[in-house]
Amino acid sequence: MKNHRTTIHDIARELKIDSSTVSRALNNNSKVTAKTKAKVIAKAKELGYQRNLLASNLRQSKSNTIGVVVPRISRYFFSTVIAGIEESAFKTGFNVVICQSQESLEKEQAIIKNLISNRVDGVIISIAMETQNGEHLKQLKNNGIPLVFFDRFCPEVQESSQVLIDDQQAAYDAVNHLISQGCSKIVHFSGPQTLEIYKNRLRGYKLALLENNLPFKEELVINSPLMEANGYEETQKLLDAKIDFDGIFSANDIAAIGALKHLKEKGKRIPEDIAVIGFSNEPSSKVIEPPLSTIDQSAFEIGKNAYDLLIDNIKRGEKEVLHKTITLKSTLLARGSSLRKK
Amino acid sequence: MKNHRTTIHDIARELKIDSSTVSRALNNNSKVTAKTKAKVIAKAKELGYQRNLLASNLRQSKSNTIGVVVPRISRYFFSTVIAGIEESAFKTGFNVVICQSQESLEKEQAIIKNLISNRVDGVIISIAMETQNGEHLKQLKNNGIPLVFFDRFCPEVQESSQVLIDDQQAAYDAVNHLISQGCSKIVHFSGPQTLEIYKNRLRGYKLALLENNLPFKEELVINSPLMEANGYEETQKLLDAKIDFDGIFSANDIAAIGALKHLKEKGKRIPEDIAVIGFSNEPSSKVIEPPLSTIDQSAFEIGKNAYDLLIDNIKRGEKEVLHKTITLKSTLLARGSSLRKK
DNA sequence: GAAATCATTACAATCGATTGTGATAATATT
DNA sequence: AATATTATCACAATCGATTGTAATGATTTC
Repeated sequence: MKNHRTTIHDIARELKIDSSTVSRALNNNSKVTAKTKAKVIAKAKELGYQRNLLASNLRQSKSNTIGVVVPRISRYFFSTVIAGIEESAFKTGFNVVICQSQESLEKEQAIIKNLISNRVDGVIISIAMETQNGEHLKQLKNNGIPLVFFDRFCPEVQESSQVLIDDQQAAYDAVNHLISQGCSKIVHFSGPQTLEIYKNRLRGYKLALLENNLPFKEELVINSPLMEANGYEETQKLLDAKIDFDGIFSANDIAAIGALKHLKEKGKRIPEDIAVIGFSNEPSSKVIEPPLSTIDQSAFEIGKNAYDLLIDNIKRGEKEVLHKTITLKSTLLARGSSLRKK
Repeated sequence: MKNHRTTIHDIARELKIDSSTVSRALNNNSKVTAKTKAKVIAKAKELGYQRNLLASNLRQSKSNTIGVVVPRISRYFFSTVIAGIEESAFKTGFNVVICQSQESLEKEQAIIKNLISNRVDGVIISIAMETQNGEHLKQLKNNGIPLVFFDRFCPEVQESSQVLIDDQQAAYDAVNHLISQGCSKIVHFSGPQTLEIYKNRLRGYKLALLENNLPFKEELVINSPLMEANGYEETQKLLDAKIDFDGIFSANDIAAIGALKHLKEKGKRIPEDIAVIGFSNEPSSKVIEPPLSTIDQSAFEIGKNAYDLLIDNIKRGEKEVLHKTITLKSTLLARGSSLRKK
């Protein structure tokens, strides 16, 4: 009997009124007397009533919930974006379900399917490394569910909104910074070229070289999944191959930290022998010695903006969805790993 | 019209069969011919059908979903536990909704209420620092929703399951290790004494002192929310007050890192002047210089065990719920911040 | 060939909350 | 006082899927 959840019908029966009145009372509808409301609310508390959101959402065909999909929550950038989203959501009474794709397309597809089936009102996503086409994302549009990308977006999905930073510019700034510190042979650790962010960071890298009349060398660009082990091993390979370089621009901090560790083990002086700069401003970057220069993406702001964009489109209904791209500013944080001059 | 989601009734109408048959076909029920199933599945795909889980769950009064509540996902320990939970959940076809309380009781209450309203099948939780009583958690039991604690549990909630480590033992080991490295005046950074884990870590600290015939001094135990700033500032206060100490055992890594930073700034040699050990094995702990000694809690295993416990109780129904406490082993990682001897 | 058996499918109730409309009672208007 | 107007509440349909039972048709048995 423990399992019997009290419903509005239970309350109605005890109070000898109709369940519709109970429903209206609980929703503070003006068609119900204050006296009746009080009675209903008292009884509801007495019976430990908890609204069945499944039923409520089914009836209203909305869930008051948005889905957030990120590659992995253990990345500080992503968890900070989520914190930004949640702060706004909490204020406006929306619920947030957090999902991680683990960089896997298969999981991402399963997640999207599940979100649709659960009738979320909108989705905010940063796609997985494996994701190359957006078929599963188009499903969202087919179901009239607004979608907002942040950071890693999918250009194939037409008419979408996104919150980004200017990756090319940020990369350009990063590489320019290394050059200003005297680097001329700069390695670039990049990610899958299927993702726009990595393409753009590579473009920024090239542009900075070009503008400084430095040669672009194919062998200095290294693609990998950018895990710490990748940074470590690729650095090892570079050293083993006796490739001449004096700077590393890594498309994320994690790989940069891997590189740093290997360089230190090999007795390289940082930044004197090799200057290093990462991307994303992970907490570890402040902590490592020397502290890692990086790009701060104002993750919390990205979250808030993405949420606002999404809510705006949810409110609009599917009448006239607005498709905009918000570009937030990023900040170069020059720290010990690249600052050669006082 | 874009907003019209296809239902089993749409499929039924087009195929001129009943919706119940469609439902059974989609659920691969043996009462439906293979031929009919094929037709239904084809049509479902054609129309882009996605099962409405709200309706399905409402009817079956279960959601195939479990809720996970943690203080904050940006802590590596928690995101790793979640990864462990999700790995198992994915295999067994359960969905996981991740929620963060931000250490706030109010948020935690709102989350629990929402999970109940969404009729999750079970909940795994590590409670917020603010949480002192378990009224909101008892609501879960009242609704027949199984609950499993991990790490931070609530002793007030009787008859519950939990996955823990032996905090007292781990703390004892940590402090013993400091003593073995020659420390005799050891500071302890502790958290809110309302949480068992911090009480137990303090007990372990005391026990280690006692067994080594070292005096326990009240002023060397400092309670705080254990953020990085707390570690930094409390260390500053200790130094300013010229309190004599040669070791720090911090109840988490974050505060230990704050302490380490301040000590380094003040030119203290670590571990020679002051040896430091933290708790939880955050990624930053490996990266900081010197690397921070710490306790590894095998977070991933905790997640898997908590999930197994929960599923077991879900399967059981509310007949005869099993209440057990699983204690996993933790590992002392002695690193540069405390190792004085070769 | 009629009766019996079994496999398929249709019918209808159900999960719990919401909401348009109709009924009743209370108040206001003339 | 009789009618008009509200305020309050009850009735019943609905959201979409599931499921026990009844109905239909096909196949088998004697």
